[in-house]
Amino acid sequence: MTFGPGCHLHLIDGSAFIFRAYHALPPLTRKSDGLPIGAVSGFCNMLQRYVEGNTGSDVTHLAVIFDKGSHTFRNDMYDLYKANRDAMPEDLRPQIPLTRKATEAFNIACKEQAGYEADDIIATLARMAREAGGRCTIISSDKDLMQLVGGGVEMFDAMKNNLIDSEGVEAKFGVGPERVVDVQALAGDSVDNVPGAPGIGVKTAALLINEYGDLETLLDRASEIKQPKRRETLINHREQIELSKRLVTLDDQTPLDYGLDDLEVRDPDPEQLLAFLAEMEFRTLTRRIADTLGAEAPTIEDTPVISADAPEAEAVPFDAAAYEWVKTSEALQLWIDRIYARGYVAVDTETTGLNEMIADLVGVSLCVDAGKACYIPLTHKGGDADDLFGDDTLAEGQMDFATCLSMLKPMLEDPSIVKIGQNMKYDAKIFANEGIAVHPIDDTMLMSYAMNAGLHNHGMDALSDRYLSHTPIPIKPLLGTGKSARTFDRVPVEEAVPYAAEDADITLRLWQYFKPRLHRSQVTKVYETLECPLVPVLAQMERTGVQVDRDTLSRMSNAFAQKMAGLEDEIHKLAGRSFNVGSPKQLGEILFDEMGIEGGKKGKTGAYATGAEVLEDLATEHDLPARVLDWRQLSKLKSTYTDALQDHINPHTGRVHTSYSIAGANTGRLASTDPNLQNIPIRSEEGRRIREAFVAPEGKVLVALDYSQIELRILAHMADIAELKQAFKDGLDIHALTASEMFNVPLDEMTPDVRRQAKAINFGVIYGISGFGLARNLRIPRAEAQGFIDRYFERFPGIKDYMTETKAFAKEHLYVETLFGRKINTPEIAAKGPRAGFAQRAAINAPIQGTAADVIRRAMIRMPDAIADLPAKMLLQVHDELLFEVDADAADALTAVAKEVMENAANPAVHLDVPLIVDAGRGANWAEAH
DNA sequence: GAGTTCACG
DNA sequence: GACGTACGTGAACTCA
Repeated sequence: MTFGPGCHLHLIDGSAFIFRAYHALPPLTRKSDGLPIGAVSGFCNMLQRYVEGNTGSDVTHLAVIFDKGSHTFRNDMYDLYKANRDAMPEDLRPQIPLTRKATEAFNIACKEQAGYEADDIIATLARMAREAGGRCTIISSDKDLMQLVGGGVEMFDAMKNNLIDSEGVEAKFGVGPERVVDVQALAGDSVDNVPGAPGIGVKTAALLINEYGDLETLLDRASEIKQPKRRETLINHREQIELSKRLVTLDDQTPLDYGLDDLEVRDPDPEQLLAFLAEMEFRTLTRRIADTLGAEAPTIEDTPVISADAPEAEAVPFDAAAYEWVKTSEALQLWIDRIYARGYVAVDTETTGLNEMIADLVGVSLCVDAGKACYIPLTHKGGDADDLFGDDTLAEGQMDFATCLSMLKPMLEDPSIVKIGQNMKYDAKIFANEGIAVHPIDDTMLMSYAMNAGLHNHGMDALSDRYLSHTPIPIKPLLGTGKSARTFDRVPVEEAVPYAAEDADITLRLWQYFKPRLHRSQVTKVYETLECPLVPVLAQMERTGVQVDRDTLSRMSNAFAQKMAGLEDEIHKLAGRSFNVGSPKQLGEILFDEMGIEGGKKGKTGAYATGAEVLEDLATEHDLPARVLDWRQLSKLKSTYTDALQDHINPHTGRVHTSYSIAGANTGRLASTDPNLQNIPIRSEEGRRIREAFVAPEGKVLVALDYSQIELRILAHMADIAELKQAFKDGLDIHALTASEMFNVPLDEMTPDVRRQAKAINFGVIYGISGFGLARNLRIPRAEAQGFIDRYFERFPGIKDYMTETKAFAKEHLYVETLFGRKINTPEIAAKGPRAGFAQRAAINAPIQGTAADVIRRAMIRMPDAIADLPAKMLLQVHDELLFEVDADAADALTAVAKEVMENAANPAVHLDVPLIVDAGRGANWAEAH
């Protein structure tokens, strides 16, 4: 039927339905896997009620209109548009795509358009209906849609069962529909963050508009207004008011690739609808709709709840032969279509190496259904693999590189498609090299980390073995080892396809397994606020890198080599023969067997211990161990830092690019690898000079900001120690205060030595103090150390309580938690013997170290937006420190902004009873910045 | 590849 | 009563 006079179009505001449904219902979850489905259930019920209520009515055309993504042309106009909207609740997000599926299951047209709000599409369709001479009813009560009423267009509030026509609009706004935008422009809207005119509400706005006719006239004649305040407001805020009008005016010219005729009412297909409802496990609704349609209700199994830690066999077996080799753009397009139909895709990249800054993209794998995956080879080399000179011609059956990426790019960047990866930071960086910003993402490694930190590592092989009972195809045989090793682009495509596609398949299956379990483990918030958002931030920092001066390092290496050679001669003379100074075994034999020094202790492997502590004790009596200590320090500095760092300078960027592992440390800390830039020397004067090689480019400076005593502050808060909290509020020297309290020394009579001992105790407390450990650290008798600890607990009984309670919590739950809800599993807490001690101390430390890690993560996640307008880059994180590079003249501004972000990073999720204080430094290099 | 040592917070 | 012990990391080196 062609849409025209006599036709009646109904447009349902999908988002309104979803939010109503979400808030009206308790947080229901699907029984079989815990997927949240409360909003979907409510949505389906509302659709069903709507359909029942309109059977036999004059509706001829029907569509449900949804918002797509959150960025629209209005954000380009005004970046604060809808900026004060709360983030979508975490248990609602996964339900959004399901509401689309629900609409389709009801066989109702389901429409959305990137860059436009649902309201714009509604405006456009309503205009088209009006122009065609038909009627249109908008099922919504959103006041923003009231401007559309009139000329055959009406609104219907499905909840209140109440029709809104021109008179209804006038009752609400005091003006007719055609002047609604003028009133809204003046009154503004706090919900959408439309500024409007300050101090003018709907009442006043309507009064003014009715007096002057329309907004433009009003603004032109604003000077005639008698009330001085109103007059000033309108004159001073003219621009803002005009912007507001543009924001509230709906765009009824949205480009649509369909017409009204495509929205004709269709009967639902009982089979399709009931299948969907059964899949959602809506028992009542399935039965009710089956009755209405006169069909048989499918049975919904009462699936038993699967225990989270029991590996379950997946229904679909792994079949390498089923994986597809994508050779053409037609084949790829089919995959992209499939991805859009689903709303998510597992992605994996194959490259020529593990270093994302150097590695080249070789191919991409995709998977949307367990067992159905593909590999798109792009730069595999053909020819004879044994040919020493290589053959750089491309292998057969590969798509053009640029064509493939230009097809993938819109999908990878589409806000409505979730890209699932295992360690997505790696793949995101590879794609970033090709100018593709992958977003949004899910990461199975991070899901596992959020749930299982402390239980096992989170590499794909381990996860697949454990949760899918499947051992992935090993990469080793493909790449070879040693001399015969080759990069992935030299692997024949026939061999690459099963390996590469399987990785995407496994990733998708892991995602299907983990996703519902996140909710059950109560770590969705941690995953969504502390893990995922960190991925792009770290990717950016890693890609930026830090400038390191090769000459400085090289000069230091030479100096160290000379000194070491001198020391080595001396050591050999003292020993009476030459030996490998770098061999602890040989050194032990020299010291304790040949030289006959007493007190050599052998460890469990039968070797003498020659660690720094042992040598330091011997150094008071002998020269040789003292020289060895000096030699070892230089050797460490040279091999680990001045030599190795030079090899890490990227030839293209001239900078050093570390890689942060997000899921490495159980406590939530990051770990830096290849190279580790979190252990650059600072404690010794000689080592500290290595930091002089970390420099700012010409015209810029490095700014270092570090949290002062963050772990002690967190302990004071968590254990609720009034004296410590007050001391931090008063900005006192916390170690001196501890010493004063413990040893009854007034603060103004404090000696450095007493303070040093108190400092050691404070640190010990964070680590799960023991008499033995403190004794060793302070080099005092064990009994004396125990006496200190006893006195400390007497003075701060809250600390002892905290430790006891934390241990008890760990024993009961087998995990401990940070203030932000991060879980750290402590399975060893139940162990007997010495391992119990380890586990207990780790359990005491983890919430403190982990909370500090969460705090700086939050700061880092907020930082890119906070410094977006400054000529500054965040370069490195060292647990409680962030290092920035900034134009010299913007260093003050950067310091102020970054400090603010860091000091307030806990808010608003957690209110700390102690202030967080950040110290700042700057300079031409990292040594000066401290 | 395990064990030892040592750099950092 | 004896046992071993500060918490969390990564990298380089030796030696089997």
